[in-house]
Amino acid sequence: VGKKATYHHGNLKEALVQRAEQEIEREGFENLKMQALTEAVGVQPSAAYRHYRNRESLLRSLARRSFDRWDAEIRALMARTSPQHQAEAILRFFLGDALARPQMFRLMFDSEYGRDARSIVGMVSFLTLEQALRQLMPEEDEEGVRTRLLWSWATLHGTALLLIEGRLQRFYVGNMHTESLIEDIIRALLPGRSGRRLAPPRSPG
Amino acid sequence: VGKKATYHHGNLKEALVQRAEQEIEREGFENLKMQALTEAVGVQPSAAYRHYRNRESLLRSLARRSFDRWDAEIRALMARTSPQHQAEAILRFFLGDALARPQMFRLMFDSEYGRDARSIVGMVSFLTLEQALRQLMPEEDEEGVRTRLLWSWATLHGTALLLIEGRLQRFYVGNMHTESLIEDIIRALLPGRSGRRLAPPRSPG
DNA sequence: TGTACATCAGTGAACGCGCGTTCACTGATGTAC
DNA sequence: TGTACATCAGTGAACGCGCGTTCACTGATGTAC
Repeated sequence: VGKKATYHHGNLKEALVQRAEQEIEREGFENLKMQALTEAVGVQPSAAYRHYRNRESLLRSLARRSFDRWDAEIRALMARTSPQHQAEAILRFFLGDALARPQMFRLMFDSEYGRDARSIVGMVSFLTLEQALRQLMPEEDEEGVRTRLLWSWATLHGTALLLIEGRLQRFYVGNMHTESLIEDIIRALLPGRSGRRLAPPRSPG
Repeated sequence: VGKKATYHHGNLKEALVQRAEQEIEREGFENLKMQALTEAVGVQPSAAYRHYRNRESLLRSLARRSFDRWDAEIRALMARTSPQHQAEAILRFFLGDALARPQMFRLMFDSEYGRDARSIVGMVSFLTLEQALRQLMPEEDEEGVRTRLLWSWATLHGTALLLIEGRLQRFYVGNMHTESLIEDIIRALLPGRSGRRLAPPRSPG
């Protein structure tokens, strides 16, 4: 808390990143302001440009960081999940993470800034999900699996965005709530097993 | 073509709307510039403000217009479609229209400017789809139908956005193409009938 | 049928502000000897 | 172990530009009599 302990900030770069993540989660990446960010970190606006060429490169860097973490989490998840449950685990993780860090999700999956990292790191998880789906539909050919993958991805994408913006919640009836909806959607996306009923009995009895 | 036939433009308001729709479809609504728009229409920037309070109200108005047309088309579609095929017709229309006017779709369904019209006009089509789905799952209770509706909506939303941004196309393998993917997704969304196979034989033989 | 006058839809020019970014600078840190 | 000097990470101040928007104006249109 010692204001200005040193003239040099020490690790301004990391401080900027940390703070930016906070700001983004509060205001959305569109509203990240360089001047507000640097001020929040206790430094002149110009100081940021010692570490990032410009605002865009900061945002790209944040997206990449986030994708790296995301990738690591999925790897860890796969490592501790049996092959038959991997697809389900990824689907659940995807939506859970999107709701836990909604604005980061948007930066990663719904913005230009996320594009580069998405097409590299994101691709890996994409194919991981494909492997996992293939386990569940062993008789399907490549095209069938890939189609299922794209369908699943699109469904997750749409569900996450609509939930993040609160555009589904207003339509809940009865006992519906976000968690039950997510469960139902995941069940609908998983091949085989549970049949095609959309909403099987949720609890014993 | 007679440049400046009259001092008064005549129907500038309509001209602005028309041109704005073009611009938006070319550049996206984020990039609609008042100055570029008025210049394209052959008028001073200030002239636009005789008809719209500001840029935002112009965009809102465009979204509303678009929703009205959309609503009319769905009504017409329902009128000429038998109840058992209405759900399928809506799903197909939704994706077809999204791909035909992608930037308008984004304005309507993926922007703040569309919100008002969406929650009024959009709501109607939403419930129309619910009715249509209900036809296909007569044994399902209200909650089950509603869940299915939300799931379908989210899937359409995600599919449309990803296709618009070209983020699915790069993953096509074999004979996959956008139309076949759409068909497969629609089939997956429709309750009953075709079983849960994702990709049934597409043509006889 | 023509004239006076209100009203309305444009013009022309410029403002203004939000914000990213630049630039010359200075205080701190590290390294050669 | 201490001094000279290069380097680096910040400061302070201001620029600049893109664009929405305003404001005083003027030419055209319609209506009363």
